[in-house]
Amino acid sequence: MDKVFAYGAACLKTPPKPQKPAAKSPLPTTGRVRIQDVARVANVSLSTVSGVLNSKANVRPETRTRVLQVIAQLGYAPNLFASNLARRRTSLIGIVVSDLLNPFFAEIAAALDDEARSRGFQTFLTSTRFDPRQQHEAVRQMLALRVAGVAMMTSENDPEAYALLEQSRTPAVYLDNTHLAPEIGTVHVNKRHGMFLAVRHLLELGHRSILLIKNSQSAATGAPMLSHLERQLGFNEALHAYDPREVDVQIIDEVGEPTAAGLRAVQKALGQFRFTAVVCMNDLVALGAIRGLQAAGLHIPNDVSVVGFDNTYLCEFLHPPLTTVASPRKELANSVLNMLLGFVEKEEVPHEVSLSTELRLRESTTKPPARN
Amino acid sequence: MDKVFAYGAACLKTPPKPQKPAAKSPLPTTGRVRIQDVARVANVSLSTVSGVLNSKANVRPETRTRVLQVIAQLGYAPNLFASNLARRRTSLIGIVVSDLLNPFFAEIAAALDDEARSRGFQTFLTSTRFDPRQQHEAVRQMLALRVAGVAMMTSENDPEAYALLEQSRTPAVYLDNTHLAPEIGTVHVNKRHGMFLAVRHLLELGHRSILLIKNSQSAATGAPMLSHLERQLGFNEALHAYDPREVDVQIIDEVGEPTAAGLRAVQKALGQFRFTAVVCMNDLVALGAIRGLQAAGLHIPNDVSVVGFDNTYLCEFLHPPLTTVASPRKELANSVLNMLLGFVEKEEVPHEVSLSTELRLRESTTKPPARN
DNA sequence: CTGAAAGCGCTTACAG
DNA sequence: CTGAAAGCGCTTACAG
Repeated sequence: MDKVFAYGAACLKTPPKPQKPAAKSPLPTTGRVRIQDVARVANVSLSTVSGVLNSKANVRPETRTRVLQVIAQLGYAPNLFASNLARRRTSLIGIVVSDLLNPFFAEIAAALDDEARSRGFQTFLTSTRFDPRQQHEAVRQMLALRVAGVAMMTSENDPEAYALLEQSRTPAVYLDNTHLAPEIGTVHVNKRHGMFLAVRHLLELGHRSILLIKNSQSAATGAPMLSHLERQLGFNEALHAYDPREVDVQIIDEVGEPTAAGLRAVQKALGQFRFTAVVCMNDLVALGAIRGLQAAGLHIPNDVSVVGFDNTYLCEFLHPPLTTVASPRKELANSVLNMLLGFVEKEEVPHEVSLSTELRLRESTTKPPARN
Repeated sequence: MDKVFAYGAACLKTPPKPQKPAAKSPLPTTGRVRIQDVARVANVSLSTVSGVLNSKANVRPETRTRVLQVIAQLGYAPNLFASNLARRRTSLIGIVVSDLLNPFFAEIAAALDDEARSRGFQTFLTSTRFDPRQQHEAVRQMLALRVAGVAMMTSENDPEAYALLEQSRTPAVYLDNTHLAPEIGTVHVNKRHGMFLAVRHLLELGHRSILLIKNSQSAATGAPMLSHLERQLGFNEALHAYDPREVDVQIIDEVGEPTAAGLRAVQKALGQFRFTAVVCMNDLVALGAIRGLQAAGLHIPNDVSVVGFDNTYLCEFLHPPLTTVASPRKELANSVLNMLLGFVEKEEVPHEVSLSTELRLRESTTKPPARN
């Protein structure tokens, strides 16, 4: 299969002459070599070339070799548009993420890309920047490309995009979605529990004044993102064990670019209330928060403990290394692709998979400073 | 154009019946609605529908409106494979970067994506992970998709990939490449000068023991990356003004993932030699280096000054904020697309553009500590 | 302003 | 094991 696409540096012995004399061809042809040229030079029929191209078993080895040689000689590359059109299906997997600049999404995209390629699919990556309209747009584009399936790895969620996928019966796997359809499934990362663990950890350390920094994306769209809701639930859950009068929780929601948001949130909070621990919606927010705290002369973790979320590659390189909630990236990519390809191949696969999270302790959390 | 693709929630009044009776159609058709269905329901011809789809001027407004309605009603999305095949060209721009996890590349990809979309092109993003073979593979895929052009934003450089592009006469723009062809250009970021500025800055501060941390990607491929060479040149150039006996330069080249490489390099260096300043090949390497220094109990910048390269979004959030060399991301994306689309539209555009860099001073550099 | 027809470059039954 | 033919779903001269 590999050899098939090889382009030879070798020169054309018989240059493929334009098949149709200009007389009957008003439009310029692509000028690229076609399967027909290969067939002619190799002295076989179209279907034979197609056969070797698609590794059908029914081509004589010697013929096969000859065809392969000609392909290399002419530098032939099959036109995917023509072949996909004729096949009535593609081997494209669309990947849509919310934000390529966030390592969390970049890592997921990279892992999915790897997985998909290793299974013989090509991928098509798009980012929405948390904008539901862009998600909608992305799905439109993918449907127009007739992708075999789409991995919708976003935290925002556009109902119209969903409707498009459902209506066209395009296999899709969402990250944390509650709606399911015959060809639409979801991989769920238990963020609730992760957040629960993080907050319980802080409470057990003795923290009683906690700042929660959220990072909603644009005030525009109505419903808060599911993943945020979940984290909020986990947060609340951890508090249940305590007398509400005993622990003081402040919440700041900063819209926009996550690092900048984390920084702003801390700056606001420092002027307004006391806190000994900061819980951030994701690692990037934590990065900004840490910067804000350190710029204000505070020491982490001695003055303030900080926890992030996602366990991106940044965490272990921060100063101090960041305690965070780890979601299983590899496993996630794997589950998503299994499910997606299951739908594509019309196998029986579960429409819902749940993955657990865990708390990764590093050096950004410790006991609160002694009150004075 | 936007309205054209709108999928209606509205139900089909006249469901599009399969056009061909099963008798003559051995293969299952896609089951999706085709332009023909739209034409039939709207009571116009194919070319009329095609006309409104492609905003040709020659359709009566009322007809246009009716067709648009039907399109929405049926949830019709044109098959890009068919249309691209018929058109003999695509409006796809391939973007290939070395590493999506590196914010430098992620930012370039995002900027290019924005630009391309705003000019009516779709994009196709792939990452090579610095592997020339993957670059080759990426180009193959893009050629098979008959992309209009490719933005080759990589630091590695595969000659075969280049040959493929040249041979197929596919417009391409490289990041820092020395080879040019009729449809292949390059946008050059003056890294040499940037590095020169950074090192001169350190020398002027009084540093005389400098550690340079490189991050070659895999020992495998022969020639060092051009961008590394350039930086090395700038580094040397800054030293010219000084007596070689006066300044002590150590170079460590760590292969692999950049942050981890930076960390390892520092760990090795700390055991072996004295240095008061560290110059890193990129910001991610600097992130790792800073971590290594801080973990060893050193204070930045009082004990050691650190400079990065690229001015990624991380820089201002590190502790301390990182002095780095800024390359103009927006401008770069803009230049690349101008040149690329120039090639695509067969306009007269320069094949080479040079962009300057500048030193962005932050808090990670200061005078060396007093000797004792 | 609209319709019928050819063609883009493949794949895939089907008949040899 | 191979060849001729139809068809995928569009676009685009061309003739009305």
